[in-house]
Amino acid sequence: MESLLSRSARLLDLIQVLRRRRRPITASEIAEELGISLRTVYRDIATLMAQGMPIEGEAGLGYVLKPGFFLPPLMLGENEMDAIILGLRFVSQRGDKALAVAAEDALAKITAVLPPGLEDAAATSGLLAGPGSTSDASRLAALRRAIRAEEKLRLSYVDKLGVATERVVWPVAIGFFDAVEMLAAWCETRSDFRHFRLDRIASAASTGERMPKRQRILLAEWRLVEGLGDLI
Amino acid sequence: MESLLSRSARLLDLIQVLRRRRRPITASEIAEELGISLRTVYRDIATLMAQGMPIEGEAGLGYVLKPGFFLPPLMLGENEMDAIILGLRFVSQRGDKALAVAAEDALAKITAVLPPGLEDAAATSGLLAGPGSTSDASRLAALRRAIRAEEKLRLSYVDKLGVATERVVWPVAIGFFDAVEMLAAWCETRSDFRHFRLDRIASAASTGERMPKRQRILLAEWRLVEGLGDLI
DNA sequence: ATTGCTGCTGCCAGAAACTGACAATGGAGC
DNA sequence: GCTCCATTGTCAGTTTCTGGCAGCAGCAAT
Repeated sequence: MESLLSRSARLLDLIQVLRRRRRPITASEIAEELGISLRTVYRDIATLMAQGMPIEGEAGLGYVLKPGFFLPPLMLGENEMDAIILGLRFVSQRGDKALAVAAEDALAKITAVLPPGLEDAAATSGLLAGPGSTSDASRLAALRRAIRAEEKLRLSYVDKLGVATERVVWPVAIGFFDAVEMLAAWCETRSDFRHFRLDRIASAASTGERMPKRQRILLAEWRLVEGLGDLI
Repeated sequence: MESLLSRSARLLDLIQVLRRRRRPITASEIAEELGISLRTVYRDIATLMAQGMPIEGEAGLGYVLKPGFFLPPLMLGENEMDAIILGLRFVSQRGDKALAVAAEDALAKITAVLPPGLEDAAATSGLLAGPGSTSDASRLAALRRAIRAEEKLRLSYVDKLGVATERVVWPVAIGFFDAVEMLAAWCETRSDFRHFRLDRIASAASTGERMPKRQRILLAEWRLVEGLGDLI
């Protein structure tokens, strides 16, 4: 979709303006950025709120969009829809509870907006995902939390020879393989990236310290070191 | 999003009208169904085409929307977005070429519409999918085609004892497990549902006949027999 | 209590967009 | 050449939207 109606298009622009800012933005700042009047900004915000957009406003602070991702209208092919449905089924069979529930919620949201007269893509799709490996779901959830919070972790790890070590790592990514999940992290002890099988992590606790580098920077560096593309 | 602007809302309604029909619909039929004038229908169709909606019209036939799925605007949570990205990464590492490419395309489409000022969710997401089991991709593609076309298949199958059989089946679903993929199908020989590991299918060819029941009906029956929910 | 400021809403005039009616155009079929 | 149908251009009237401005409410300072 290249463009929308002028007011609809402006409403999408307003959403992007809100999304780009981390801090609240006042109505007059919005008016200046979009080149419209203050009155129109108040109207537009009211319209978006009425449509369910999670905008919060507070006098003296400004407006902010609650965290989340807004997807504008998309056209997807049949195979693309199959891939999304199968992928969400994979995730609902793997991952920790929060991620599995999120996969089910996302699938429900997507199928809810498909036209009622059309055959339900999810009901029809014959691509199913079997259960995944049984890793420690609470361990997985804790690691995801540390990655998102960009906090260092103190790990007790037992390698394949049975040798136990303890070390502080900067968690970067979790890879889901068929039989195991792997944590990719920068290891302070080795001053290098290392991989840790989740089933060999005896314990993992946040040190309470922030990583000195952004997770996305470390992830990009790790990808470079591993020679991986962007999609894996 | 509960409602949209009146013209925008009508444009979405028009899309749904087109989506519900398998056969082309004329402009006057659209006008009658939406309760608007013929002139307005021509204007609306021109507007949707200008926005990139794949509508085809032919005098004497009517209008039709090319196959595909239109997703209206969606708000997704952070975990939901993680689940979609991870799921598509799973699929891009599994499935046949067409499905893997579709997963990559879907991921590209989704990340393309995220706001540029916001950190790219795909670049940031530390949830990665390792490679899947190496099944016969062309076999998988052929089975998917048969399921979609709702055609009977003549299988040569070798069971775990090494006994080879040949039978005609009605393919219903493909399950992706960690180490194997399974075809779930109605077996004419056994008059029951049976499961076939893809790596033991020696050959699979369409018989050219349609299955006597819709795939979605068989899928629902199979789910009932297997005691499965809707999301697996 | 009063005043000033800010955020926000209601109201209104004018502008812009939209709708439907109708005439006109072009193509196909006879 | 005529008829029919699909589609488009034009225009009057309607609807929606915009921006200006007055007014209200809340808060802080005096």
